[in-house]
Formats: sequence, C-alpha cells, structure tokens
Amino acid sequence: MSDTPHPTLPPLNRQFVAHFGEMGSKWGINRTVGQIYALIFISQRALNADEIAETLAFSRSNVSMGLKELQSWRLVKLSHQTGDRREYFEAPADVWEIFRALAEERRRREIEPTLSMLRMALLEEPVSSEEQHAQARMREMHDLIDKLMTWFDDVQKLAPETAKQLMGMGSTVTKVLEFKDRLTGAGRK
Amino acid sequence: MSDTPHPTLPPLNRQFVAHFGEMGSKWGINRTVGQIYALIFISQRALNADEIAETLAFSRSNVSMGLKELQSWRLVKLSHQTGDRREYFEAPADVWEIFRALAEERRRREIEPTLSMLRMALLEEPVSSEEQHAQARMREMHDLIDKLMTWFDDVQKLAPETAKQLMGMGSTVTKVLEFKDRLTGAGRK
DNA sequence: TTGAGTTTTCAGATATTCCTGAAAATTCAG
DNA sequence: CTGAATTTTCAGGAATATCTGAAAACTCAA
Repeated sequence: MSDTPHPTLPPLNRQFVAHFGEMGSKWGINRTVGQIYALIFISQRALNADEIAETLAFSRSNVSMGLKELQSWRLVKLSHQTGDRREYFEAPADVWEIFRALAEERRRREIEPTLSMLRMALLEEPVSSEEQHAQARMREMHDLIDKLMTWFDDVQKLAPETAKQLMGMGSTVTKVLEFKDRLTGAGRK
Repeated sequence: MSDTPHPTLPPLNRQFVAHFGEMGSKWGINRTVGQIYALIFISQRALNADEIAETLAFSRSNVSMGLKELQSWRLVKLSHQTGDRREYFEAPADVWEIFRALAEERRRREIEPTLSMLRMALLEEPVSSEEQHAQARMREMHDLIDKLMTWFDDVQKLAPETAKQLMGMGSTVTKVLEFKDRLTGAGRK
C-alpha cells in the first residue's frame, strides 16, 4: 500500500532502455529481457520485480520470466532489503565482469555444442568425395573456433585490470609479434 | 530439362546444415539463412539458387531472399559458369576471412549505432541524480565497448597468418605483459 | 526489340515466439 | 501450522517473423 517511489523513467534512461530492447532482439535475446537488463544496469539501486513491471509496463509474470532468464545468464545479482521479503536485482558494478559473464555463458551454450558436433562429424568415415570435402571444411571451422576459444580463455583468465591493459596496448601487440619473429626467424610461407 | 546432379545430401552434410540452422536462430539469423550458408560452406563447388532450393526443400523465393541476406553480410561470393546465365554462390576458402567479414558487418550494424547512441546520451545535461547515475553507467559501457573495438580493429588489420599466430601465442601474451610491467614499473593501483 | 531464362518482390498464409492473467507453488512471520 | 506475501508456471491469445506462390522485373542472346 505504500506509494511507489519511481514508476516513471527520465527520458535519458528511457531511451537507453529502448535501444537495448532493440539491440537484444538482434542478438537472439528477446526485447523485453533486454529492456529489463538495461533498466537494472543503469539503476542506482537494486530493483524488485514489481518495480520493474510497473516501470516498463510489463506483466508481473513476464518480468519473472525475464529475470529467470537473466539469472541463467549470470547477468544479475540477487540482494535483499532488511524487513522486505521481496528479491532485489542488480547488475555487477564492473562492466568488464558483465562482458565476461556474457561471453562465458554464450560459449558454454553455443560454442561448445558446436565444437562437439564438429568433432563427432570428423570421426565419421567419409563415403563420398562430397563428404570428404565437407569434413575438410568442418575441420577448418573446428580449428578456427578452437583457436579463438583457447586464446579467449587465456585473456579471460586475466584479472580485469590486466585485461583492460592488454586492450589498451592495441597495436603494440603487433609490434611484439614482429619482434618475436625477427628473433626466432619464423615467418615467411 | 537436364537431370539434377545432386539433389540429396549425404548424412554428414545434412547434420551439419541442420545444426547451423539451429545455431543461426540463437544468433539472430534465421534458420533457413543459416542452413543455406552451411550448405554453401561445405559444398565442393559453387551452387546456384535452384540447386539450393531443391536440396533444402525451400521455395525458390525463400532462397533468393536468403542469398540476398548473405550477400549483404558479405558472406558469399558470386561466380558464373561459362554458358550458364545463372548466378553461382560460394563461401570464401579461408575461414578466417569469413570470421572477419562477420565481425566487421556485425560491428557496423550493431556496435557502431550503439556507440553513437551512448555518445548522444552522454552529451545531455542530467537533470536528476537518477539521470546522472545512468550517464555514469553509460560511460562505463561506452568505454568498454570502445576499448574492445579499438583493440579488435588492431587485431583485425593483421594478415590472417599473423592473426593466427597471435591466437597461437595464447598465454604468452600474458607473460609479455608481466614483463612489460616489470620494466615500466606500472601496475599496482 | 523480343522473349525465354532467371531473379526479385510482396501480399497473404503459416509458423514461431512472446506475453498475459489466473492459478499453483513457495516462503516465512507469527 | 497457518495464511498472507511473493514468485513461478502455463495454457492460450497476441504479436512477430518467416515462407510461399504468383506476378513483376530484369537480363541478355538472337
């Protein structure tokens, strides 16, 4: 029965939320889930499901499903207010951590199954030249994904600070490589 | 009126195509477009639209739209057979090039618009502490994306060979960083 | 210029995904 | 235990996205 504190959203916040709704749909995340996350992300304080439902004008059940989805992606943290039974949701303070969670989960759900499908296919005995060529292509794809993932793993293991620093180096990395080349005499062909 | 050469797909190829259909839908690409690409990708030779339609049992018009979509993503190359007016489609031979095209296009379509939206929002004068906090969060997000993109750009500019090599280095990169730290005395807080 | 071969367009049918309200399940203070 | 507060489930309606056939548009050899 208490009056709701902030059922309306300032224009700046509203625009951000709308944009991420659209963006989400291009990324295989549904629009409302995107909006819910955007809202939580820019919010000053943790929000409960009712507040979210009211602010975005979604049904309570839709918000419940959306939050469940976000939790399964490890994108929200749960918290509680003393003397309040409801669950409150907030996003990690460090954006790098958010990026990491997203990448990790995406990998677990989509990359890994693809890799194992490819590995299975590569174990089969090709019966036609058509299948043989298909396998060769699958192997190329497998190796690329595998390489990208191994490398990504290494970067991911770094603490946020180090990772940010690595990013900051940018083309420096290239120079290091060139240097290494000259040392080892590796390269051409 | 000539008999069709290969209207059926060996099981290995069929499985691959099916998997990428599913995978595509998780990535905001529609199922049939995913399947069309998978088919082209593993095919030994360039395919024309009719062959694709027959092999996958899609309507000719659906294939046409799918190919248009793939072209807009720069994922297929057009070619022609002498004495045949139809257009033939094939995927780049180098999987790294495919990855690059995908990343580039995704960036142009989704990342850049997001960045400019964020920049716009950051120029506004916040009127409430709510908007002020939202802006702070948007800035964090902007900076992260910007950093990731700048870095990605640098890597992307490398020739495939060098890029593969960079990937192969894996944790070596970390060690280089540690070394650099010790030299420059940078680091702790 | 003509017309057969080929590709594209697009309105409407079909399929998929999303969202809601109502009801069930869960939680916990008392 | 009890029941009010809260969350979750889920069947079916609503909204989107996808796919198709038919027709229009394009292309090019003759």
